[in-house]
Amino acid sequence: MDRAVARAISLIEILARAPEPMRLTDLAKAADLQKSTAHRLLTTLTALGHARQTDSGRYAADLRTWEIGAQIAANLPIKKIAAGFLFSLHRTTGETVSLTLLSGSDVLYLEKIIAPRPVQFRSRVGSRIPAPLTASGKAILARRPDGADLARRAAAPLDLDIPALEAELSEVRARGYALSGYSPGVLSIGVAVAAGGAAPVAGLSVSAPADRLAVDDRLPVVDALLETAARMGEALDRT
Amino acid sequence: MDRAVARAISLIEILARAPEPMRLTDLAKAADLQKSTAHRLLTTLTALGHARQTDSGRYAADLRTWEIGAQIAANLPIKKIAAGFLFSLHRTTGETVSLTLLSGSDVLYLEKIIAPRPVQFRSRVGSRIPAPLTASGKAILARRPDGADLARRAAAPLDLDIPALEAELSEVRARGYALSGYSPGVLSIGVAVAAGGAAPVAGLSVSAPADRLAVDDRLPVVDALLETAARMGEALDRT
DNA sequence: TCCGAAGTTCCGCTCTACGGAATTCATTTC
DNA sequence: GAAATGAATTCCGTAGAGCGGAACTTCGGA
Repeated sequence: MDRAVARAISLIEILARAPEPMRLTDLAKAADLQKSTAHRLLTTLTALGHARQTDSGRYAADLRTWEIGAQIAANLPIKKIAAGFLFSLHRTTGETVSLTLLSGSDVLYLEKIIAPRPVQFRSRVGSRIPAPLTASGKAILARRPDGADLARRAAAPLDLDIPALEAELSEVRARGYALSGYSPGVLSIGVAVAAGGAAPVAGLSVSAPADRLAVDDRLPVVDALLETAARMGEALDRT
Repeated sequence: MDRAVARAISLIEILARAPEPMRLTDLAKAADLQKSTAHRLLTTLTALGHARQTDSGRYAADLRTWEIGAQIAANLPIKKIAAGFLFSLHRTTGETVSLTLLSGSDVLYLEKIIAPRPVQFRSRVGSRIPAPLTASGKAILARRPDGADLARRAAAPLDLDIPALEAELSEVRARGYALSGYSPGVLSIGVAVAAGGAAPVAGLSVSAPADRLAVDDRLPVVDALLETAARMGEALDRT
Protein backbone atom coordinates (compact mmCIF):
# COMPACT_ATOMS: atom_id res chain seq x y z
CA MET A 1 0.00 0.00 0.00
CA ASP A 2 2.93 2.31 -0.69
CA ARG A 3 3.64 3.61 2.72
CA ALA A 4 5.95 6.34 1.47
CA VAL A 5 3.27 7.74 -0.84
CA ALA A 6 0.67 7.84 1.89
CA ARG A 7 3.13 9.50 4.24
CA ALA A 8 4.19 12.11 1.71
CA ILE A 9 0.59 13.03 0.97
CA SER A 10 -0.18 13.22 4.65
CA LEU A 11 2.67 15.71 5.03
CA ILE A 12 1.23 17.86 2.26
CA GLU A 13 -2.18 17.76 3.88
CA ILE A 14 -0.74 18.91 7.18
CA LEU A 15 1.12 21.73 5.46
CA ALA A 16 -1.99 22.70 3.53
CA ARG A 17 -3.94 23.15 6.75
CA ALA A 18 -1.19 25.13 8.44
CA PRO A 19 -1.62 28.89 8.10
CA GLU A 20 2.09 29.35 8.95
CA PRO A 21 5.22 27.51 7.83
CA MET A 22 6.02 24.62 10.17
CA ARG A 23 9.15 23.31 11.80
CA LEU A 24 10.41 19.90 10.82
CA THR A 25 10.09 18.65 14.38
CA ASP A 26 6.43 19.60 14.64
CA LEU A 27 5.70 18.29 11.20
CA ALA A 28 7.26 14.94 12.03
CA LYS A 29 5.24 14.79 15.22
CA ALA A 30 2.00 15.72 13.48
CA ALA A 31 2.51 13.06 10.82
CA ASP A 32 3.80 10.54 13.33
CA LEU A 33 7.11 10.09 11.56
CA GLN A 34 10.76 10.01 12.51
CA LYS A 35 12.47 13.31 11.91
CA SER A 36 14.82 11.77 9.40
CA THR A 37 11.96 10.18 7.47
CA ALA A 38 9.99 13.41 7.43
CA HIS A 39 13.09 15.25 6.30
CA ARG A 40 13.71 12.90 3.39
CA LEU A 41 10.10 13.00 2.26
CA LEU A 42 10.07 16.79 2.47
CA THR A 43 13.24 16.96 0.40
CA THR A 44 11.52 14.89 -2.25
CA LEU A 45 8.37 17.01 -2.10
CA THR A 46 10.43 20.18 -2.30
CA ALA A 47 12.24 18.93 -5.38
CA LEU A 48 8.87 18.25 -6.98
CA GLY A 49 7.52 21.71 -6.15
CA HIS A 50 4.95 20.61 -3.59
CA ALA A 51 6.76 21.94 -0.55
CA ARG A 52 9.15 24.78 0.00
CA GLN A 53 11.47 25.87 2.71
CA THR A 54 11.47 29.38 4.11
CA ASP A 55 14.75 31.16 4.82
CA SER A 56 14.34 30.24 8.46
CA GLY A 57 14.27 26.54 7.57
CA ARG A 58 10.56 26.04 8.12
CA TYR A 59 8.46 24.13 5.65
CA ALA A 60 5.37 25.33 3.82
CA ALA A 61 3.15 23.92 1.10
CA ASP A 62 4.13 25.14 -2.33
CA LEU A 63 1.75 25.82 -5.20
CA ARG A 64 2.37 22.81 -7.41
CA THR A 65 -0.43 20.91 -5.67
CA TRP A 66 -2.80 23.79 -6.26
CA GLU A 67 -1.74 24.04 -9.87
CA ILE A 68 -2.41 20.37 -10.55
CA GLY A 69 -5.69 20.57 -8.66
CA ALA A 70 -6.82 23.54 -10.72
CA GLN A 71 -6.17 21.56 -13.87
CA ILE A 72 -8.16 18.61 -12.56
CA ALA A 73 -11.10 20.87 -11.75
CA ALA A 74 -10.85 22.60 -15.12
CA ASN A 75 -11.23 19.26 -16.86
CA LEU A 76 -14.47 18.38 -15.11
CA PRO A 77 -17.31 18.46 -17.64
CA ILE A 78 -19.54 20.33 -15.21
CA LYS A 79 -16.90 23.00 -14.67
CA LYS A 80 -16.32 23.39 -18.38
CA ILE A 81 -19.93 24.28 -19.03
CA ALA A 82 -20.72 26.05 -15.76
CA ALA A 83 -19.13 29.48 -16.10
CA GLY A 84 -21.66 31.03 -18.44
CA PHE A 85 -24.66 29.59 -16.61
CA LEU A 86 -23.42 30.75 -13.23
CA PHE A 87 -22.75 34.17 -14.57
CA SER A 88 -26.18 34.68 -16.02
CA LEU A 89 -27.80 33.25 -12.91
CA HIS A 90 -25.81 35.73 -10.89
CA ARG A 91 -26.94 38.54 -13.15
CA THR A 92 -30.61 37.71 -13.08
CA THR A 93 -30.74 37.20 -9.33
CA GLY A 94 -28.12 39.74 -8.27
CA GLU A 95 -27.02 37.42 -5.49
CA THR A 96 -24.22 35.03 -4.64
CA VAL A 97 -24.43 31.81 -6.64
CA SER A 98 -22.54 28.59 -5.96
CA LEU A 99 -21.90 25.36 -7.79
CA THR A 100 -21.42 22.27 -5.63
CA LEU A 101 -20.53 18.66 -6.21
CA LEU A 102 -21.47 15.63 -4.17
CA SER A 103 -18.45 13.89 -2.68
CA GLY A 104 -19.35 10.98 -0.44
CA SER A 105 -22.00 12.38 1.87
CA ASP A 106 -20.47 15.85 1.71
CA VAL A 107 -20.75 18.63 -0.75
CA LEU A 108 -17.71 20.34 -2.28
CA TYR A 109 -17.90 24.01 -3.27
CA LEU A 110 -16.62 23.98 -6.81
CA GLU A 111 -17.22 27.55 -7.84
CA LYS A 112 -18.83 30.68 -6.60
CA ILE A 113 -19.72 34.15 -7.78
CA ILE A 114 -20.02 36.57 -4.91
CA ALA A 115 -22.62 39.31 -4.82
CA PRO A 116 -21.53 42.93 -4.49
CA ARG A 117 -22.57 43.05 -0.87
CA PRO A 118 -21.54 39.58 0.17
CA VAL A 119 -22.77 37.92 3.29
CA GLN A 120 -20.58 35.87 5.58
CA PHE A 121 -20.12 32.30 4.45
CA ARG A 122 -18.00 29.52 5.69
CA SER A 123 -18.08 27.94 2.29
CA ARG A 124 -14.81 28.79 0.62
CA VAL A 125 -14.30 27.33 -2.84
CA GLY A 126 -12.73 23.94 -2.17
CA SER A 127 -14.42 23.50 1.18
CA ARG A 128 -16.34 20.40 2.18
CA ILE A 129 -19.59 20.53 4.13
CA PRO A 130 -21.95 17.69 5.09
CA ALA A 131 -24.63 17.63 2.41
CA PRO A 132 -27.63 17.87 4.79
CA LEU A 133 -26.33 21.19 6.06
CA THR A 134 -26.58 22.90 2.70
CA ALA A 135 -29.43 23.77 0.38
CA SER A 136 -27.81 22.34 -2.72
CA GLY A 137 -26.74 19.24 -0.81
CA LYS A 138 -30.29 18.54 0.28
CA ALA A 139 -31.53 19.14 -3.24
CA ILE A 140 -29.04 16.58 -4.56
CA LEU A 141 -29.82 14.00 -1.87
CA ALA A 142 -33.54 14.33 -2.44
CA ARG A 143 -33.21 13.26 -6.05
CA ARG A 144 -30.83 10.33 -5.59
CA PRO A 145 -31.86 6.70 -5.06
CA ASP A 146 -29.18 6.42 -2.35
CA GLY A 147 -30.07 9.84 -0.95
CA ALA A 148 -31.57 8.51 2.27
CA ASP A 149 -28.49 6.38 2.96
CA LEU A 150 -26.14 9.27 2.37
CA ALA A 151 -28.28 11.54 4.52
CA ARG A 152 -28.15 9.07 7.40
CA ARG A 153 -24.41 8.63 7.01
CA ALA A 154 -23.88 12.38 7.13
CA ALA A 155 -26.41 12.99 9.88
CA ALA A 156 -25.07 10.45 12.35
CA PRO A 157 -21.89 12.22 13.49
CA LEU A 158 -23.70 15.56 13.57
CA ASP A 159 -26.55 14.16 15.63
CA LEU A 160 -29.20 15.62 13.41
CA ASP A 161 -32.79 14.47 13.75
CA ILE A 162 -32.87 11.78 11.06
CA PRO A 163 -36.67 11.39 10.72
CA ALA A 164 -37.02 15.16 10.41
CA LEU A 165 -34.30 15.20 7.77
CA GLU A 166 -35.98 12.43 5.81
CA ALA A 167 -39.27 14.27 5.96
CA GLU A 168 -37.58 17.40 4.69
CA LEU A 169 -35.97 15.50 1.83
CA SER A 170 -39.28 14.18 0.58
CA GLU A 171 -40.72 17.67 0.82
CA VAL A 172 -37.74 18.90 -1.23
CA ARG A 173 -38.32 16.12 -3.75
CA ALA A 174 -41.93 17.23 -4.12
CA ARG A 175 -41.34 20.92 -4.62
CA GLY A 176 -38.04 20.75 -6.51
CA TYR A 177 -35.83 22.97 -4.38
CA ALA A 178 -34.31 23.03 -0.90
CA LEU A 179 -33.80 25.75 1.67
CA SER A 180 -31.00 26.08 4.12
CA GLY A 181 -31.22 27.97 7.36
CA TYR A 182 -27.94 26.76 8.61
CA SER A 183 -26.17 30.07 9.12
CA PRO A 184 -28.42 32.57 10.87
CA GLY A 185 -29.38 35.54 8.80
CA VAL A 186 -28.34 33.91 5.54
CA LEU A 187 -30.67 31.93 3.38
CA SER A 188 -29.77 29.66 0.50
CA ILE A 189 -32.01 28.10 -2.10
CA GLY A 190 -30.63 25.03 -3.80
CA VAL A 191 -31.53 22.77 -6.70
CA ALA A 192 -29.96 19.66 -8.20
CA VAL A 193 -28.35 19.45 -11.62
CA ALA A 194 -28.85 16.10 -13.33
CA ALA A 195 -27.45 14.88 -16.61
CA GLY A 196 -29.56 12.52 -18.65
CA GLY A 197 -31.47 10.08 -16.51
CA ALA A 198 -28.59 9.64 -14.08
CA ALA A 199 -28.69 10.54 -10.40
CA PRO A 200 -27.55 14.12 -9.85
CA VAL A 201 -24.07 14.82 -8.50
CA ALA A 202 -24.06 18.58 -8.86
CA GLY A 203 -26.05 21.31 -7.19
CA LEU A 204 -26.69 24.97 -7.71
CA SER A 205 -27.60 27.52 -5.08
CA VAL A 206 -28.34 31.16 -4.54
CA SER A 207 -27.53 32.70 -1.18
CA ALA A 208 -28.49 36.03 0.29
CA PRO A 209 -29.34 37.76 3.53
CA ALA A 210 -32.61 36.23 4.69
CA ASP A 211 -34.57 39.45 4.30
CA ARG A 212 -33.74 39.63 0.61
CA LEU A 213 -35.16 36.15 0.10
CA ALA A 214 -38.39 36.53 2.05
CA VAL A 215 -41.13 34.08 1.18
CA ASP A 216 -42.74 36.38 -1.37
CA ASP A 217 -39.46 37.05 -3.18
CA ARG A 218 -38.39 33.48 -3.59
CA LEU A 219 -40.37 32.49 -6.61
CA PRO A 220 -38.37 34.30 -9.29
CA VAL A 221 -35.14 32.98 -7.78
CA VAL A 222 -36.46 29.43 -7.67
CA ASP A 223 -37.58 29.73 -11.29
CA ALA A 224 -34.19 31.01 -12.39
CA LEU A 225 -32.46 28.20 -10.50
CA LEU A 226 -34.62 25.45 -11.95
CA GLU A 227 -34.32 26.87 -15.44
CA THR A 228 -30.54 27.13 -15.17
CA ALA A 229 -30.21 23.63 -13.71
CA ALA A 230 -32.31 22.19 -16.53
CA ARG A 231 -30.20 23.92 -19.16
CA MET A 232 -27.00 22.77 -17.50
CA GLY A 233 -28.27 19.22 -17.48
CA GLU A 234 -28.96 19.43 -21.20
CA ALA A 235 -25.54 20.93 -21.82
CA LEU A 236 -23.96 18.03 -19.96
CA ASP A 237 -25.84 15.55 -22.10
CA ARG A 238 -24.42 17.18 -25.20
CA THR A 239 -20.87 16.62 -23.96
CA MET B 1 14.68 10.30 -3.27
CA ASP B 2 11.50 8.32 -2.67
CA ARG B 3 10.93 6.85 -6.05
CA ALA B 4 7.43 5.68 -5.21
CA VAL B 5 6.37 9.18 -4.21
CA ALA B 6 7.73 10.73 -7.38
CA ARG B 7 6.05 8.06 -9.46
CA ALA B 8 2.70 8.45 -7.73
CA ILE B 9 2.74 12.21 -8.23
CA SER B 10 3.69 11.77 -11.83
CA LEU B 11 0.63 9.56 -12.29
CA ILE B 12 -1.59 12.24 -10.80
CA GLU B 13 -0.11 14.84 -13.09
CA ILE B 14 -0.77 12.68 -16.12
CA LEU B 15 -4.35 12.14 -15.00
CA ALA B 16 -4.79 15.85 -14.31
CA ARG B 17 -3.84 16.69 -17.88
CA ALA B 18 -6.08 14.03 -19.38
CA PRO B 19 -9.51 15.33 -20.38
CA GLU B 20 -10.85 11.76 -20.41
CA PRO B 21 -10.35 8.83 -18.01
CA MET B 22 -7.36 6.72 -19.02
CA ARG B 23 -6.69 3.03 -19.35
CA LEU B 24 -4.17 1.43 -17.05
CA THR B 25 -2.05 0.29 -19.97
CA ASP B 26 -1.75 3.79 -21.41
CA LEU B 27 -1.17 5.31 -18.02
CA ALA B 28 1.65 2.87 -17.33
CA LYS B 29 3.16 3.66 -20.68
CA ALA B 30 2.86 7.43 -20.20
CA ALA B 31 4.52 7.25 -16.79
CA ASP B 32 7.07 4.69 -17.96
CA LEU B 33 6.05 2.12 -15.37
CA GLN B 34 5.26 -1.57 -15.32
CA LYS B 35 1.56 -2.25 -15.40
CA SER B 36 1.68 -3.92 -12.01
CA THR B 37 3.52 -1.00 -10.47
CA ALA B 38 1.13 1.52 -11.94
CA HIS B 39 -1.76 -0.58 -10.73
CA ARG B 40 -0.48 -0.73 -7.18
CA LEU B 41 0.23 3.02 -7.06
CA LEU B 42 -3.21 3.78 -8.47
CA THR B 43 -4.82 1.57 -5.87
CA THR B 44 -3.04 3.57 -3.19
CA LEU B 45 -4.02 6.88 -4.79
CA THR B 46 -7.61 5.72 -5.12
CA ALA B 47 -7.74 4.77 -1.45
CA LEU B 48 -6.50 8.26 -0.60
CA GLY B 49 -9.08 9.98 -2.81
CA HIS B 50 -6.67 11.27 -5.43
CA ALA B 51 -7.71 8.92 -8.19
CA ARG B 52 -10.89 7.15 -9.00
CA GLN B 53 -11.97 4.36 -11.27
CA THR B 54 -14.87 4.67 -13.66
CA ASP B 55 -17.31 1.81 -14.06
CA SER B 56 -15.48 0.82 -17.21
CA GLY B 57 -12.25 0.37 -15.24
CA ARG B 58 -10.54 3.49 -16.49
CA TYR B 59 -8.73 5.82 -14.15
CA ALA B 60 -9.35 9.51 -13.61
CA ALA B 61 -8.06 12.13 -11.23
CA ASP B 62 -10.31 12.61 -8.23
CA LEU B 63 -10.93 15.87 -6.43
CA ARG B 64 -8.86 15.36 -3.27
CA THR B 65 -5.85 16.98 -4.94
CA TRP B 66 -7.94 19.98 -5.92
CA GLU B 67 -9.38 20.21 -2.42
CA ILE B 68 -5.95 20.27 -0.79
CA GLY B 69 -4.70 22.71 -3.38
CA ALA B 70 -7.59 25.06 -2.74
CA GLN B 71 -6.74 25.05 0.94
CA ILE B 72 -3.11 25.85 0.21
CA ALA B 73 -4.10 28.77 -1.98
CA ALA B 74 -6.60 30.00 0.60
CA ASN B 75 -3.85 30.20 3.19
CA LEU B 76 -1.63 32.45 1.07
CA PRO B 77 -1.46 35.89 2.65
CA ILE B 78 -1.93 37.56 -0.71
CA LYS B 79 -5.04 35.53 -1.42
CA LYS B 80 -6.47 36.27 1.99
CA ILE B 81 -6.39 40.00 1.41
CA ALA B 82 -6.97 40.05 -2.35
CA ALA B 83 -10.69 39.44 -2.75
CA GLY B 84 -11.92 42.87 -1.72
CA PHE B 85 -9.27 44.72 -3.67
CA LEU B 86 -9.87 42.73 -6.84
CA PHE B 87 -13.56 43.26 -6.54
CA SER B 88 -13.36 47.02 -6.24
CA LEU B 89 -10.79 47.21 -9.01
CA HIS B 90 -13.19 45.25 -11.17
CA ARG B 91 -16.00 47.60 -10.28
CA THR B 92 -14.13 50.81 -10.99
CA THR B 93 -12.68 49.59 -14.28
CA GLY B 94 -15.55 47.39 -15.42
CA GLU B 95 -13.05 44.99 -16.95
CA THR B 96 -11.48 41.62 -16.27
CA VAL B 97 -8.93 41.76 -13.45
CA SER B 98 -6.36 39.11 -12.57
CA LEU B 99 -4.04 38.42 -9.70
CA THR B 100 -0.80 36.62 -10.56
CA LEU B 101 2.12 35.20 -8.64
CA LEU B 102 5.70 34.77 -9.78
CA SER B 103 6.76 31.11 -9.83
CA GLY B 104 10.25 30.60 -11.19
CA SER B 105 10.32 32.61 -14.39
CA ASP B 106 6.64 32.00 -14.97
CA VAL B 107 3.55 33.63 -13.68
CA LEU B 108 0.68 31.70 -12.10
CA TYR B 109 -2.88 32.97 -12.42
CA LEU B 110 -4.10 32.94 -8.85
CA GLU B 111 -7.47 34.59 -9.21
CA LYS B 112 -9.58 36.34 -11.75
CA ILE B 113 -12.80 38.28 -12.01
CA ILE B 114 -14.24 38.16 -15.48
CA ALA B 115 -15.96 41.12 -17.10
CA PRO B 116 -19.56 40.78 -18.27
CA ARG B 117 -18.47 40.56 -21.88
CA PRO B 118 -15.32 38.54 -21.46
CA VAL B 119 -12.63 38.33 -24.09
CA GLN B 120 -10.89 35.13 -24.98
CA PHE B 121 -7.98 34.31 -22.68
CA ARG B 122 -5.76 31.33 -22.43
CA SER B 123 -5.10 32.19 -18.83
CA ARG B 124 -7.26 29.89 -16.76
CA VAL B 125 -6.93 30.23 -13.00
CA GLY B 126 -4.09 27.84 -12.13
CA SER B 127 -2.37 28.22 -15.47
CA ARG B 128 1.30 29.00 -15.84
CA ILE B 129 2.63 31.40 -18.48
CA PRO B 130 6.19 32.65 -19.02
CA ALA B 131 6.41 35.99 -17.21
CA PRO B 132 7.65 38.02 -20.20
CA LEU B 133 4.52 37.13 -22.12
CA THR B 134 2.20 38.81 -19.64
CA ALA B 135 1.69 42.38 -18.51
CA SER B 136 1.76 41.59 -14.81
CA GLY B 137 4.77 39.31 -15.31
CA LYS B 138 6.74 42.08 -16.95
CA ALA B 139 5.70 44.50 -14.22
CA ILE B 140 7.00 42.08 -11.58
CA LEU B 141 10.27 41.37 -13.40
CA ALA B 142 10.93 45.06 -13.90
CA ARG B 143 10.95 45.68 -10.18
CA ARG B 144 13.03 42.71 -9.07
CA PRO B 145 16.82 42.71 -8.65
CA ASP B 146 16.94 39.32 -10.37
CA GLY B 147 14.40 40.42 -12.97
CA ALA B 148 16.86 40.46 -15.86
CA ASP B 149 18.07 36.94 -15.05
CA LEU B 150 14.55 35.59 -14.86
CA ALA B 151 13.64 37.37 -18.08
CA ARG B 152 16.57 35.77 -19.88
CA ARG B 153 15.75 32.37 -18.46
CA ALA B 154 12.18 32.64 -19.65
CA ALA B 155 13.03 34.20 -22.99
CA ALA B 156 15.60 31.64 -24.10
CA PRO B 157 13.28 28.71 -24.92
CA LEU B 158 10.76 31.07 -26.52
CA ASP B 159 13.38 32.74 -28.67
CA LEU B 160 12.30 36.22 -27.75
CA ASP B 161 14.52 39.15 -28.56
CA ILE B 162 16.37 39.53 -25.27
CA PRO B 163 17.79 43.05 -25.76
CA ALA B 164 14.35 44.29 -26.76
CA LEU B 165 12.85 42.64 -23.71
CA GLU B 166 15.43 44.23 -21.44
CA ALA B 167 14.76 47.62 -22.98
CA GLU B 168 11.04 47.13 -22.41
CA LEU B 169 11.62 46.16 -18.78
CA SER B 170 13.53 49.35 -18.03
CA GLU B 171 10.80 51.32 -19.71
CA VAL B 172 8.28 49.53 -17.52
CA ARG B 173 10.40 50.28 -14.46
CA ALA B 174 10.37 53.95 -15.35
CA ARG B 175 6.66 54.38 -15.95
CA GLY B 176 5.37 51.89 -13.36
CA TYR B 177 3.18 49.64 -15.48
CA ALA B 178 3.52 47.14 -18.30
CA LEU B 179 1.48 46.41 -21.41
CA SER B 180 0.92 43.11 -23.06
CA GLY B 181 0.02 42.65 -26.67
CA TYR B 182 0.45 38.96 -26.62
CA SER B 183 -2.99 37.87 -27.74
CA PRO B 184 -4.19 39.91 -30.71
CA GLY B 185 -7.13 42.15 -29.99
CA VAL B 186 -6.73 41.87 -26.23
CA LEU B 187 -4.73 44.31 -24.19
CA SER B 188 -3.62 43.92 -20.59
CA ILE B 189 -2.14 46.49 -18.28
CA GLY B 190 -0.12 45.09 -15.39
CA VAL B 191 1.51 46.38 -12.23
CA ALA B 192 3.54 44.77 -9.47
CA VAL B 193 2.42 44.33 -5.87
CA ALA B 194 5.23 44.63 -3.36
CA ALA B 195 5.12 44.13 0.39
CA GLY B 196 7.45 46.19 2.53
CA GLY B 197 10.79 46.75 0.88
CA ALA B 198 10.91 43.24 -0.50
CA ALA B 199 11.02 42.34 -4.18
CA PRO B 200 7.51 41.89 -5.57
CA VAL B 201 6.17 38.41 -6.18
CA ALA B 202 2.60 39.31 -7.07
CA GLY B 203 1.09 41.19 -9.94
CA LEU B 204 -2.22 42.72 -10.82
CA SER B 205 -3.65 43.25 -14.26
CA VAL B 206 -6.67 44.56 -16.12
CA SER B 207 -7.49 43.04 -19.49
CA ALA B 208 -9.92 44.18 -22.14
CA PRO B 209 -10.47 44.28 -25.87
CA ALA B 210 -7.79 46.59 -27.25
CA ASP B 211 -10.28 49.20 -28.40
CA ARG B 212 -11.60 49.67 -24.88
CA LEU B 213 -8.09 50.41 -23.65
CA ALA B 214 -7.00 52.84 -26.34
CA VAL B 215 -4.13 55.13 -25.41
CA ASP B 216 -6.40 57.91 -24.22
CA ASP B 217 -8.45 55.62 -22.00
CA ARG B 218 -5.55 54.00 -20.21
CA LEU B 219 -4.78 56.62 -17.60
CA PRO B 220 -7.71 56.00 -15.25
CA VAL B 221 -7.10 52.26 -15.41
CA VAL B 222 -3.39 52.70 -14.69
CA ASP B 223 -4.21 54.95 -11.75
CA ALA B 224 -6.68 52.45 -10.33
CA LEU B 225 -4.15 49.64 -10.72
CA LEU B 226 -1.32 51.53 -9.04
CA GLU B 227 -3.57 52.66 -6.24
CA THR B 228 -4.87 49.15 -5.64
CA ALA B 229 -1.39 47.64 -5.78
CA ALA B 230 -0.11 50.16 -3.24
CA ARG B 231 -2.99 49.43 -0.88
CA MET B 232 -2.48 45.71 -1.24
CA GLY B 233 1.18 46.12 -0.41
CA GLU B 234 0.28 47.98 2.74
CA ALA B 235 -2.29 45.36 3.66
CA LEU B 236 0.36 42.66 3.28
CA ASP B 237 2.69 44.56 5.61
CA ARG B 238 0.01 44.62 8.25
CA THR B 239 -0.26 40.82 8.17
C1' DT C 1 -18.18 -19.98 -28.02
C1' DC C 2 -13.83 -18.76 -28.68
C1' DC C 3 -10.16 -15.36 -28.88
C1' DG C 4 -7.58 -11.40 -27.66
C1' DA C 5 -6.76 -7.53 -24.99
C1' DA C 6 -7.07 -5.49 -20.80
C1' DG C 7 -7.18 -5.45 -15.72
C1' DT C 8 -5.82 -7.80 -11.57
C1' DT C 9 -3.23 -10.77 -8.49
C1' DC C 10 0.85 -13.40 -7.08
C1' DC C 11 5.42 -13.96 -5.36
C1' DG C 12 10.50 -14.11 -4.90
C1' DC C 13 14.27 -10.81 -5.13
C1' DT C 14 16.41 -6.43 -4.62
C1' DC C 15 17.25 -2.18 -3.42
C1' DT C 16 14.47 1.62 -1.43
C1' DA C 17 13.08 3.66 2.40
C1' DC C 18 13.53 3.48 7.33
C1' DG C 19 15.02 5.26 11.77
C1' DG C 20 18.40 5.56 15.41
C1' DA C 21 22.62 7.92 16.08
C1' DA C 22 26.10 11.17 14.92
C1' DT C 23 26.94 15.67 13.12
C1' DT C 24 26.35 20.34 11.84
C1' DC C 25 24.09 24.66 12.26
C1' DA C 26 21.59 28.42 14.49
C1' DT C 27 20.08 30.74 18.52
C1' DT C 28 20.03 31.96 23.18
C1' DT C 29 22.17 32.63 27.64
C1' DC C 30 25.55 33.75 30.85
C1' DG D 1 32.46 35.36 23.14
C1' DA D 2 32.14 30.87 24.98
C1' DA D 3 29.00 27.43 26.29
C1' DA D 4 24.70 25.34 26.08
C1' DT D 5 20.53 24.30 24.01
C1' DG D 6 17.56 22.92 20.46
C1' DA D 7 16.82 22.31 15.84
C1' DA D 8 17.99 20.76 11.08
C1' DT D 9 20.70 17.76 8.45
C1' DT D 10 23.48 13.75 7.22
C1' DC D 11 25.02 8.99 7.79
C1' DC D 12 24.57 4.17 7.48
C1' DG D 13 23.33 -0.77 8.56
C1' DT D 14 19.18 -3.29 8.11
C1' DA D 15 14.45 -4.87 7.13
C1' DG D 16 10.83 -5.19 4.55
C1' DA D 17 8.38 -2.24 1.06
C1' DG D 18 8.07 -1.87 -3.51
C1' DC D 19 9.27 -3.84 -7.87
C1' DG D 20 8.26 -6.34 -12.06
C1' DG D 21 7.83 -10.59 -14.61
C1' DA D 22 4.50 -14.03 -15.04
C1' DA D 23 0.20 -16.26 -14.10
C1' DC D 24 -4.57 -15.60 -13.74
C1' DT D 25 -9.15 -13.47 -14.42
C1' DT D 26 -12.44 -10.67 -16.66
C1' DC D 27 -14.62 -8.50 -20.35
C1' DG D 28 -15.96 -7.42 -25.14
C1' DG D 29 -16.09 -8.47 -29.71
C1' DA D 30 -16.05 -11.71 -33.63
